[in-house]
Amino acid sequence: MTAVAHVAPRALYEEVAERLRQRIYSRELAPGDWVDEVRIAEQLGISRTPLREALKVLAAEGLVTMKVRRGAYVTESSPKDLADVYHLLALLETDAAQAVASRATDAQLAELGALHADLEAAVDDTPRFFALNERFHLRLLELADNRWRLQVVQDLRKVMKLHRQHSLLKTGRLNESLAEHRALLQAITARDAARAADCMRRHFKGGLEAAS
Amino acid sequence: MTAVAHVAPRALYEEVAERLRQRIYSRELAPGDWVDEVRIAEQLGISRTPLREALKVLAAEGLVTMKVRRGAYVTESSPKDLADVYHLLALLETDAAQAVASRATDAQLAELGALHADLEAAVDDTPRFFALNERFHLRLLELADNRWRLQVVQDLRKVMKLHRQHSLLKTGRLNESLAEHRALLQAITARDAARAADCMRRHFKGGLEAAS
DNA sequence: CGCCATAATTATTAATTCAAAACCCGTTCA
DNA sequence: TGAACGGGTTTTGAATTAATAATTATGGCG
Repeated sequence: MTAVAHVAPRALYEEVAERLRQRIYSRELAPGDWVDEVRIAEQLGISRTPLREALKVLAAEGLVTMKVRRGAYVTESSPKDLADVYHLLALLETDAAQAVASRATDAQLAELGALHADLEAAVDDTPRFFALNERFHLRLLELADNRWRLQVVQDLRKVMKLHRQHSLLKTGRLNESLAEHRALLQAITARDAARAADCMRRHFKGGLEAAS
Repeated sequence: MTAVAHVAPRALYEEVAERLRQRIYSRELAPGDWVDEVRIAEQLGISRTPLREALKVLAAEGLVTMKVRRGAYVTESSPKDLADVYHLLALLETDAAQAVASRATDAQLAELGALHADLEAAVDDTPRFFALNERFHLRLLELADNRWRLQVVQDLRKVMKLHRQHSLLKTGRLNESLAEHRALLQAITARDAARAADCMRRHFKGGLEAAS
């Protein structure tokens, strides 16, 4: 049995969009760079058509900027842009924390608790910590049960990733971040929406390093 | 003199995207409808290539949903979706009002005042009122000076327009809405950020009719 | 008579081809 | 010497064509 792995029947243009995002995050395509359609297309072994569709998607996400008759350029974001996006993330995730604190079921609270426990355990494994941290935030968003907010946050995070390849966290602030998470989880578990919101706000307040 | 009007050299796919949005808002393409690429393409007198690119953009905006190997469908939004989007709009515009109240220049305040005066004058001309109302909100967003928030709000508004062709306002609530605007403007002019936020929140609170 | 399998049709997806526009560079003229 | 004009090259943009997958219809068999 050949097991054709039809698990992820994503459209090709979405696949390509993801590949492009990775290249952008890894700085293989740096901000300001022009995207050579023919070169990338043959590197990926595809034609320009799905590539151009993918570029339009990335443009809508804000990762690239289309110039008329000039093609696509990787978006350059100023420190202000970065701060603006960060402000929105704080706003939206704070709102999400509030929602979860108000409406989460016991099972969902337990799940968040488990995720946080993993996070505590990974304090010495920085890459793993970053991954788990993102996972916690993502899950919180999902539990907040507003797919539009989730979508917006994910798009904004993509833009953030443009300029700092890792997470929103500054290394070294890792322990403080963990403490803030602990407080946040406590507030949510206590179903104290106002306090949860406050914790999240504080969490974000500390998170952004002095505008690069 | 032929005056070639090179004023707006938008890309074709963007032009097409806008035409499609209009068709969707006007219910010519209703939620749930399948988008027949060949039919639309020949109606617009273009090939399917730019049309498909436009559809990808609309998909990223949430106006249509791409199904693999099934093409594009106009997004169907549940009452919950509508409420969720509205919630986000309230959150973001409240934040914007706060920002403007804190940071606007005198000239900008004057401009908002003028816009509001127009609104007061248009109380008997409902379509004009709607247009001016949208204009006021948009200008406020612009003055809040965060292009990412502006972008997000505009995208979310597009989704709202999917289900209620007009504005966010319910007819009949027009006078209350005007009063709320007046209070909001006062708070902003007084540079009272907290009160401005409060006004905006209240303004939105009244705005959403019982989930259709 | 109904159900399953297979074939044909239809529509999406992707590659190729064609056209047009912008840029680069060299040359010429003021 | 500098700027402007022009040809050639490069690259985007759009149309067409080819292939891929899914759905529906049809025919045969149980």
